[in-house]
Amino acid sequence: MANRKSVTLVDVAKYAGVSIATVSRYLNGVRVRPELAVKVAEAVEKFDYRLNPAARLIKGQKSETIGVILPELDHPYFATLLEGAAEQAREFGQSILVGSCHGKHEVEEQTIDQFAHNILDGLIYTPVAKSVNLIEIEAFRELPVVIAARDKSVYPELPHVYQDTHGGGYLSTKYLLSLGHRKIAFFASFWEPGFTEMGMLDILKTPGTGVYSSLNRFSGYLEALQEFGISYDPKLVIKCSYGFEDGKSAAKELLSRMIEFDSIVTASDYVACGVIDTLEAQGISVPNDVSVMGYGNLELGKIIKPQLSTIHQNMFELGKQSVRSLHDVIHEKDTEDILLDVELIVRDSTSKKEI
Amino acid sequence: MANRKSVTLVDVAKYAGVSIATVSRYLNGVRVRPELAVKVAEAVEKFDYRLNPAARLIKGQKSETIGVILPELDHPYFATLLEGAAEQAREFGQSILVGSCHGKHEVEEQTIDQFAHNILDGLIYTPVAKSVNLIEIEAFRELPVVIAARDKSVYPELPHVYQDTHGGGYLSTKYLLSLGHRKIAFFASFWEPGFTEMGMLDILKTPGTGVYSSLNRFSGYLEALQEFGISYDPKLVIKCSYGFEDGKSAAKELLSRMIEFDSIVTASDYVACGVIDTLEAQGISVPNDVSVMGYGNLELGKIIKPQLSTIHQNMFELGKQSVRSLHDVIHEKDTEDILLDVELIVRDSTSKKEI
DNA sequence: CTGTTAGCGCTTTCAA
DNA sequence: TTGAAAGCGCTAACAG
Repeated sequence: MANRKSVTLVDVAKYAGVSIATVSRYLNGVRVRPELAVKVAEAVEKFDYRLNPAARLIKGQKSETIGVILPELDHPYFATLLEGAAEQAREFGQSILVGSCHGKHEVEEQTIDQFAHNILDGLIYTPVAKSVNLIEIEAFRELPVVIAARDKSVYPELPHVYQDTHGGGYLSTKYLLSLGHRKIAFFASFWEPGFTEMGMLDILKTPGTGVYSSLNRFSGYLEALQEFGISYDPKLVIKCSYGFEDGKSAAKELLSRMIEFDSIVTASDYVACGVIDTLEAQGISVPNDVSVMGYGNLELGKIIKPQLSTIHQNMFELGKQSVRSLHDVIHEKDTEDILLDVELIVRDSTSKKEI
Repeated sequence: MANRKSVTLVDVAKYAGVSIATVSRYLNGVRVRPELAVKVAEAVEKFDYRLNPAARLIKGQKSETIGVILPELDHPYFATLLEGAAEQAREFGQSILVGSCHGKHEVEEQTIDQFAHNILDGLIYTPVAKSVNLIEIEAFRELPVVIAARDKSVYPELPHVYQDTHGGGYLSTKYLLSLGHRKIAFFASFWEPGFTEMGMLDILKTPGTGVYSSLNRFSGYLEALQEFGISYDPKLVIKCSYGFEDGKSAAKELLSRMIEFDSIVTASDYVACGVIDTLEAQGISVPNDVSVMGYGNLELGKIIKPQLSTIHQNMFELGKQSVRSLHDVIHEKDTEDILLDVELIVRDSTSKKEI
């Protein structure tokens, strides 16, 4: 009733026959004499009154709004992360201001800058991968921030919530090994021009090389290999980004090297699909001739034939947990980094090695 | 420099040797004498000063923030819509407060209520499908709202930005017809217990039946059939939701009816995948024996075999356009409903009927 | 064009 | 407990 826009503490107080301070207290959960509380409650009800958030903020209250900045919103990983974050935020009574960087580093800076204008209680931030030149975020000094889905090589001073990518690489490889495979190709996304094959192992030992989760995956691959006493062969490593087409061309590249391989560890289910597509087109059967591991456990993997063996990352949980961690930081509780386990999913793109 | 939290207009004004009004004007793009402007600019720079958004809001300024409420964030359709919205919002200098209903009607009400607490310039709202009981949103009276991705059967008084679902059904069916198919099954999601087969046609003529985009798709199907002088056979219509498994079971249901069919119009690419899966498992080849149309043109459709013929809906553009329309409403320009065209994508899940 | 000043709606002392 | 009143940081009306 009445035009909400003009309803203010004064109106409510007047109607209830108390002071505005009392109404304010009542609405903020401060003890008020029961008789008054009843009257205030009535008045509030009658006007359908709500505190003006802007006016509260000016007094330094919390906004109950957090920012979430993601590289893209329409990639299944981040969409699921966001959905998880939204669920937890809702449970906390918080709203989410969302920002996408559209995969571009330029936009990232702009988005963060724009967010600095907003009144946020905190920020969840997933930098665009490959952020060799990290953004100097001044907002980070004043705002509680947690880094999501990126390892400690970026913004190591901030709390992180991330997946065990090393474990993912390890699990994939070890599983393939346990199936009897020995010539396991690895599709990596980190192979920059400056990286020689020889240098790769050294790079691994250098922390802070950038947001290369693929690097962790690679170290997991190496660890598993080592465990089985298999020596690492650079020829088996192919540079490959994360898409379907990337998988196709990387598979072609591998084929063109004319070396023996019995299985492939990829960095994404899309890549695995591309690989399978190319392999089968060459008359190479998956998994009979070559086993292929996906990564990420997308819906897609259950739909294509063969169904993908893959590594499940619980991005939904990661989103929820990020909001929880941020909540802790905001409320000045101790926050520890959280490393979420990944899980091996066995389906049909992998099989025992035929001898 | 300096603790930002405490920097205020007064500080800047003092440093620049002008009044706070001048600083305010300068920052708001109101003309200021050049000499002063320079000094103010310096001071602003020095303090890295920014207007306190909360304080502005209290004076009734725009928040440059819009809300976007979607049924889910991790469905490709909505994720892409959101990404489009985010891009346009960024261009407008607006931020997006995002809300997910997690596909549940209960959450929807809660989310909207929560949003009413926030200071938004406007709201883009995609009700959960099947909202037979539409939410009475009081915020709608005060807030500029545009409905996205839903037809005029819901909230007809508000501006809409939506896809031509009727056209999608029409295009799919007509294409199949042009290929020589005559027994075209239709997988519909709108078949509620109350709907008898006889009643369906009547339902079509009753506007405002609910958010059943599938109903529009069905009317497109009927129109195409009519154009070719084919009579509609209720036996060919199967109730089916939007997922992969739904497609599988609907296909089984169709098979169990023991009637002849040469092609299928589905409501989603996931469904088409499920259908193909089931059909092929029964030794029915797609497209040789049966042609299958997907809907939505998801990435998935390019990956599976056979690649899906489908209908492309530009959800990204829909998202962008929604923000534009909302922008118009906010700035009190006339806003017309916008119906976005869909496009027929021909790939490999359909083919000429063998005679 | 500039400065002074009165609020915006709320929270929070401070006295009572 | 409660109410009166002093701001919070900003915008805008007003007078110069």
